[in-house]
Amino acid sequence: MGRMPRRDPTAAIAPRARQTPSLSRDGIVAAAIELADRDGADGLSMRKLGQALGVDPMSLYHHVRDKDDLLDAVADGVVAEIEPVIVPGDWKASLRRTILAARATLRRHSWSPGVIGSRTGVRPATMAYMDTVLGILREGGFELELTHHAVHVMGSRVLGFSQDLFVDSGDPPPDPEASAMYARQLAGTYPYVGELALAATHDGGLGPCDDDVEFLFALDLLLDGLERRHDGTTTSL
Amino acid sequence: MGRMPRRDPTAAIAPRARQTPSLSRDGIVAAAIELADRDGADGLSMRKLGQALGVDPMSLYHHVRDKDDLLDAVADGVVAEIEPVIVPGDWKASLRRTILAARATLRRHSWSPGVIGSRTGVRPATMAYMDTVLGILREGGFELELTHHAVHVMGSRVLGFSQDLFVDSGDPPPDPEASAMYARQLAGTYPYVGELALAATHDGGLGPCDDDVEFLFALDLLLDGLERRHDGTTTSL
DNA sequence: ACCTGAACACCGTTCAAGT
DNA sequence: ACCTGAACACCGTTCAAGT
Repeated sequence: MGRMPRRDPTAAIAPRARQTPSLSRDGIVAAAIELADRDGADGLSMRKLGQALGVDPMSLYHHVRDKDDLLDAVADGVVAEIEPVIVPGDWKASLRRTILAARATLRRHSWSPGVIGSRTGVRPATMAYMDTVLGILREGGFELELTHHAVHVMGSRVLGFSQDLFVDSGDPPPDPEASAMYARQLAGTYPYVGELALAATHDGGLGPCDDDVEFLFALDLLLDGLERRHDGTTTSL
Repeated sequence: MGRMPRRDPTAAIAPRARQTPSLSRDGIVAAAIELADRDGADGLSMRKLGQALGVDPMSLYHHVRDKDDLLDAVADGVVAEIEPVIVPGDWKASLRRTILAARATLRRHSWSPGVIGSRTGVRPATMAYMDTVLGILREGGFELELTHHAVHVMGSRVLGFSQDLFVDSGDPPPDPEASAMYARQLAGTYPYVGELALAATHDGGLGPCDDDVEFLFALDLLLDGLERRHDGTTTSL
């Protein structure tokens, strides 16, 4: 019930340290991940998180806008743990090993696919991860359009759940000028994400991402793959 | 606020009809789907559902064990709307059109992939749907093992979210004798589901479903598919 | 048999107040 | 600047009581 002060509270301390900054955004996110690891996604409430940190639940709101913001940060925190593997000159091995690394991380936090899948806001670590995946394909010689298809095909396998970067939010269709500017800004930090975003908004490029087209592309790729495996078994037997 | 009685309550009625059975399980499920269509998955609460039906929230508990049970039924209700398409003698067209039908249904209830994905209990309509999908493959000449791989490959595309039928529940590993009996019983109503379940439990068959094996099978099928598309673009240009 | 209402143990979050 | 506590508007569900 009572909080354990880290130092004797009666001791004279320099004013800067008078109050240890017991709370920080990163600390909160880390504690949230730990709590979810222990109690699952349902056990992660603002109230229990405050309790775990020995702090009034309301104090959290000074470092986090609301629970949605916290969950965005938590999802990004898990993605940040993924360690992509680049095998130079081999896009297939790179993508394979990177996706297996992602799977291993999400497995360590078995509740995470659900919360990652429910997020709409894409934060820095997730952006960086997507940039890495896109980079593997582009550097492997994939054209921009096929690269785009590829991330849709991989869908849930890239991040435990399909995460559409540039569509989906119920927002009104953004002004093309504004999104082009956003894309150019993105390109500064995430070159491959920016490139794709620019192509999707720019009229000279791919055009806006079409859900139906992506679904059919992925579906037919799967059906072709199954057919090939099927023919393999029937001819060899 | 007040409820509209369907008949003048003072009129003398035969005792059977004295109280119109205003509540039924099917009616509750239908109302829940309607409510979710209007307010989304978050708007579907026992309290609001009771209100929508003009009934005390607690009355629902006479037809539904708890909210989990309701959501299981709701998920099954959505799946029941899917109309599979069978093109005789063409497994590929059948599977393609059936999956597109599933997608169309889930799109009509945009909140449904989330709740279907979160369910663990598989109800009749979902069983029947899985049986149809498995039947398409088996009748198309797929071996049992490849059929099993296939549904994992299709994963989220079959039902908006990957739904592992025979694994995943955190239950202790079931006694093989018991699960074999369960599988044989399943086979009575769902022949293809039963066949697969039997093979997965029986020692002469496939052995228990291995998540890692399935993940790798699907991943490599995707990578091969992408490689093929990739080679297609690089040689043709 | 079916429905009800009060009550309990939880949520996220606003707002005014403390240091 | 940061933390707090009371309060509000919600949840799902148990339990004893009504018809």
